[in-house]
Parts: sequence; structure tokens; C-alpha cells
Amino acid sequence: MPQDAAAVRLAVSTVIFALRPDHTGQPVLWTPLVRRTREPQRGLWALPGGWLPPNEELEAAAARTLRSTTGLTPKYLEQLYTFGDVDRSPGARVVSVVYWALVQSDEAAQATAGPNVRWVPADTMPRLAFDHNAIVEYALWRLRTKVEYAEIAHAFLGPTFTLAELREVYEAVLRRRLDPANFRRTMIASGRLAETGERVAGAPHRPPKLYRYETPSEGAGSREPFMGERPAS
Amino acid sequence: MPQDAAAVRLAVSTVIFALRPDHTGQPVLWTPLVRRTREPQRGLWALPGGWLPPNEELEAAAARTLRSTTGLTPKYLEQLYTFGDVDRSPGARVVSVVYWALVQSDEAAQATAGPNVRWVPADTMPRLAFDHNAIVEYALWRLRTKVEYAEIAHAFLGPTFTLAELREVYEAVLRRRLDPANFRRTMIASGRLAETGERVAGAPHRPPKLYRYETPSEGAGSREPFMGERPAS
DNA sequence: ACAAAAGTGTTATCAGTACACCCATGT
DNA sequence: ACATGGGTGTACTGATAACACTTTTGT
Repeated sequence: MPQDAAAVRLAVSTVIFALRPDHTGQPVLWTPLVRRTREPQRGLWALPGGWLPPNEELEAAAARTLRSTTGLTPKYLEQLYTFGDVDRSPGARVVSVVYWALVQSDEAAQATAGPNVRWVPADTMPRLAFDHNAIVEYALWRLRTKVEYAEIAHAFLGPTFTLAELREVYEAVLRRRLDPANFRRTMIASGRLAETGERVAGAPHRPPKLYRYETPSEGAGSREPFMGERPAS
Repeated sequence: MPQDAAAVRLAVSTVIFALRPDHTGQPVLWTPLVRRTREPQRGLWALPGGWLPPNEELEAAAARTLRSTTGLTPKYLEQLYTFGDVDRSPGARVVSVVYWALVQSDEAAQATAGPNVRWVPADTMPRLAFDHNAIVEYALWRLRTKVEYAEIAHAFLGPTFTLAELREVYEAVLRRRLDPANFRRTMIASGRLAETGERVAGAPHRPPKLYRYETPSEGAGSREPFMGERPAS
């Protein structure tokens, strides 16, 4: 069977999310794409990625392509799914291990761009190469469901943030307004936000406290063997 | 880069779960293993699997190896995770796309066995080849968390079943007792159980109704793009 | 009649939601 | 002083859990 295996090629791709203002100024999800410069599907936009080097870890390959296309380092990186339909790439059998990543918004604002790299709003993707439209849709679904039960929203922010900023992230990802009072209590109750002791002055209203995300204590708690799917409903 | 890819080999493996009585008669999770008949790790027990043929779908390859080792057809089959650590297989770079499957318990009772196939309790695995112990642990974690929010328990049962039988499945998977009264209401409230109109007679107590699992209606509901992780806490 | 499991009713608790209201700041 | 978000209080609702109780069968 080893000779069979040689005819299957393995790629690693990444769906990268960052928050950026849309034309009205509201923050929404954006994702960077790269233009294909060779066949097949030359000229179409596609997810960043490439063949897996034999001596590079899967996650490292995802982080590397992320860095080479955007110049950024992910604050969150997790395997999404492996796509391997026989006919997904014309001519060859290509299996793609796809990762999804969250990058800090203010870093993303000055991310590398160029003729072959383009950021687009995640909810209005152009036609992409291969099955990449379906992959982005799945990544979006995963981000939106996971934000509701896992503490990942802070990955879009810097090391310290106000509860209003954190709430804006949730609102942008979930595309719905959240009650500030209840949001505050829920977040505090999670026990994973620590006050920095500082406040943000300068605005014509009560200055908000700054928080820092507290890494959950190692010893206790329900562990997630890898990156962790989680249940609901 | 294409020449790089040729040095990476792609395998598909499956973690198979069925319920079988343990030495006390209580149903617990079992999983079939195959003995490695060639190097590396020759002689050790491992997950069923093999190289991915270039023209076979990933899921079909998982179903095929499941069938060839156990003679069974899965009632539930889902991609688990892709394992690709550089050093996970001595000598070569092997990336394994791993699936997990649930098979009907009474079928599993008369499943194929032989000198190179062995069923073992999922919670007391022997030392396995490669990183397969970690893979089984992850699959167990996924099964146990997913049973709590998704309707998959019926995959261990036949086409019709009583609520007590369904509850036994939950209790075996979750390893804890459930309140029969509340369990009944929760299941009925899910709207996915349909009465068959029949009952099971012959026991010295009130005869229980038989139910059938009702496939959720296609049109409505929150869809799961692929197989669907789900959240909690 | 009795044991045993099927099935129903009732109440407590808790998380999530809606919304009224007070607090602290810059202009 | 006043507008604006930051932050607190409180009441309603729905899902879950605990457990008492009634029903229906075979022996």
C-alpha cells in the first residue's frame, strides 16, 4: 500500500479572522486571501496555505503560512477539519488539513497586503478556488458557535481591554447586540478576567476598568485533550 | 513544493465503539484493535486503518477498514481529528486522519474476531502502537461530551428501543446514573423520539413503550456544516 | 398480594434575560 | 447641568434536578 499513499498529496491551509471596521465603521470579521499564481484555478482567490514539508508540524505549517502572507502571529490557532474529497482539486488527489486562526485586530490593521494578498469581509466572500468557500463557511460557523461557550474572544484584543471592547468583539462575531449589564456579570462570573487596577480616562463618561485575560489554572478543571470541541443544545 | 508532499504519507484510522457487558454484566464501551503484522511497532495492538487509496473518499476509507476488521457497518461515523506530529511514526512522516464510529451493540456481539483482531474495554486500553493511546482517549472524550448535547446514543441500539434501554446507553457512556423520570421527559421534549405504538411484554412489571429515533426534519433547525462540534461551559 | 419497573406530578434551584436605576466623568 | 456610557439591583422565565407518588404487569 505505501505506493498508493505517494499519489495523495497533503496540504495545510488556514482561515484567518480579524476584526476590522466595515464601511459604516462597525467592526466585522475579515479574512485574508491569496491569489493563485499557478494552475489549477490560476487567478482565483484562495486560502493561504501550501504543501506540508516532511519535517514541519501541522500547526507550525499553519502558523508559518499565516505569517508569510500577513506578517502576523496568531493569538489563537486550532485545527478545523481535514478536507479530502476525491474531486476537490482537478487533476490530483489533494487532502488539506485546515486550521483557523484569530489575530489581534490592531495588528491586523497594518497587516501586509499586496497585489496577491487581499482582505475581504468574511460574510461576503468572492468565489474562491476549490472548495474554499465551503471551508470558510464552516470556519465561520465554528468561530460563532465556539465564541458562545469558550473564552476565545480576547484573542482579537490586546493584553488589556475594557468590558465594552470585549463586548464589541462578541457583538461583531455573533452579529447581535448584547445587554451590557448581563454581559458584564457573565464575564466576571467566568472567573477568567482579572482587573488590572487601571482605568481608561479621557471620555466624557465614567472611566471603565481595564481587564486582563487570566489563563485558566493548570491543575483543575475539565481539560480538553486537543483543542476541544464542546457541546450545547 | 510538490516533491516535498510526496515524502508525507497519509493514513486513515478509526476508533470504533460498541457497548458490551463487562465481567459484572454492566454494559461498558469496547473497541476493536488489530495486531500490527509488520514493522514498525510489529506485534503491538493498534487502531484499524490503512493508507488512503488515491480514489477513495476519506469517510469511505474509514468505513471500509471498519468493515474489514469487524464485519460491521457503522451507524454513526464522524471525523475526529488529524494527527500529524513529525515523530509519531518512527522512520517516516505519517499523517493520520482519524474517524470515530458507533456500531450497534447486538451486532457487535457477534463481530468478527481472530488472532489479529481483539476487542478491549475502552477505559482500560493496553499499550498501543504509535500515539494511538492518546487518540483513543481523545475519541472517548469526544464521545462523552457529544452524547450530552447531540442525539447519537441511539446509534448503539437497534431501530426500536425502550427509554430504559436508551438510558442504559447514556449511563454506560457517561458512567453515571440518571434519573429515569427526568431522562424520560428530556428525551420526549427533544421531539426526536416517535412512539411505535408497540410495547415489550413478558417482564414482571408494566410493559414499556417502544420508540423509534426520528430523523430531524430537513428544512428547519440549526444545521451543522460537516459533522458538528458543539459547545458547553 | 407483592415486587419491580413504567410513567406522572410537584417543587426547588439556577442560569439566562429584560430592564429600571444610580455613578462618574468631560464638556 | 447634562449627556454618555460604566456599573448595580431586581424580577421574570425556562431548563434541570430531586424525589414522592401512581400505574401496570408477571408471578
